[in-house]
Amino acid sequence: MSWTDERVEILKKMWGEGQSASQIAKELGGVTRNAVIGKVHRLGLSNRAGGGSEPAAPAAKEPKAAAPRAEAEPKKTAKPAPQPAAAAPARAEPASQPAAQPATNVTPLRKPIIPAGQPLPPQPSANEISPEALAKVGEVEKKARKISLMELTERTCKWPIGDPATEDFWFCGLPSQPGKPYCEAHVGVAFQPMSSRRDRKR
DNA sequence: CCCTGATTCGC
DNA sequence: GCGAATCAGG
Repeated sequence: MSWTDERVEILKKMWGEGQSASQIAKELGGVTRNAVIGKVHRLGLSNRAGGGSEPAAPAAKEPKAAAPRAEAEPKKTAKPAPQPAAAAPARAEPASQPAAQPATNVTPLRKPIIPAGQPLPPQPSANEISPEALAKVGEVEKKARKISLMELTERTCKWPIGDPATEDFWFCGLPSQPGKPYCEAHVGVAFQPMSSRRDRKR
């Protein structure tokens, strides 16, 4: 892969948004985060300097490892947020239905959360979760790392626990299953086989 | 351990 | 110019 205009543009955009190099790399594909960082530096936007005015560096008389860069730069770990990949099936009791897809609404809605015209078709009946799975989840939540949104990565379980509208909200944070957004226990309740219901009626 | 960006240096 | 290896942190 080469740095085409398009790719560079994406790079700039994402970097500008505060995305991490690794994320950008994944987005672009075909490159590693090192490549991204290297490019970022070559483009001269290593540091997200707002103003362009870049005072010339003072002539350092250090023949060796001088400090051409502003080192005393207080690293700004500016990270807006990973990706709202997970939202919050609001819940308080150790027993509820997370639905197969945690929507993307961390919106601190008021009270009357009326799923007005929210299209929720792909959601047969997220109910009927095996008691075992639920019990498992109950235990897991005690062991949860209770990580914050900021700490979510692609390898941490993104299962939301608690009420997003209060302080009692965190994410499971246990190691997630490869390719899955949740840890084993939560994958268990999140992805139902779609036939846990012995539909005798009808 | 996971992750972050920064720098170096052979290609 | 490129990016893997390495470094230096959190």
